[in-house]
Amino acid sequence: MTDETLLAALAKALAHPARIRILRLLQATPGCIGGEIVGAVGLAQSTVSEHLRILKGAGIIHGEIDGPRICYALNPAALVPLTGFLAGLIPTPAGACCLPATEVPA
Amino acid sequence: MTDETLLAALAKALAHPARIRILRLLQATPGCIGGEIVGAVGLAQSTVSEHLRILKGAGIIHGEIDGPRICYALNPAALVPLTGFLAGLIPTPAGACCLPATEVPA
DNA sequence: CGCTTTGATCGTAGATCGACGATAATCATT
DNA sequence: AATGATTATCGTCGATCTACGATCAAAGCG
Repeated sequence: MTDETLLAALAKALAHPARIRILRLLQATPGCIGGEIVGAVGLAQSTVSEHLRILKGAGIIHGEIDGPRICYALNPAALVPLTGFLAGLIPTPAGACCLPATEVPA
Repeated sequence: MTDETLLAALAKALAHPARIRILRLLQATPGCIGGEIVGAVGLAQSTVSEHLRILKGAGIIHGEIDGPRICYALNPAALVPLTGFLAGLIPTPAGACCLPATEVPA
């Protein structure tokens, strides 16, 4: 897997509104969530499971078995290469260090 | 276009190794380049033109007509929403401000 | 052991993507 | 006007994506 292929694979995993929404849900939820994701994105259970599989395959999320349900959580470290690549493309505006984030973690 | 759709569209525009490569080429090239991109990515001219069209459609690059050729250049501002979203997902490691970039612009 | 709940997997259908060759369009030059 | 160079567009093919219902697998409970 070349570097460009890795970055493209990460981007592809993000390249769907439902997956963006899922990531936002996971970010906004303190603990772990399972089936609530299905109701929140408004798609069929099998479709949501597929989106979760794609995110899992890219390493962006991971799920642990927690009794009968599964505990999904973000794995932000997987996104570091892509974020770094993008940050490298954007010239920081004269002395500024951080990019303007659309949402700041609490 | 919802916010999630915008982020997904930006990610989709990046979701191909050839397009990552093209962005790196544009970043590494001081001025404008046109047909050299075709040789650099190793795909057919029509295929490269299609990738350029996708990047243009997402607003990530723009091309100006410069005589018989076209001058392509990065438009990093278009990537700010996606970069901000990703930066918001990654918890900055205790006081650190900047993310570790995979490549730093010269 | 049966039953329920939860999530993954299968099979399918339509849409989109990615690549190419061929062709058209645009501009500078002759 | 004709030519050559450069880029865009068209048509097509195979591959992949997305979504769904149906079904299967695993874990807890009575």
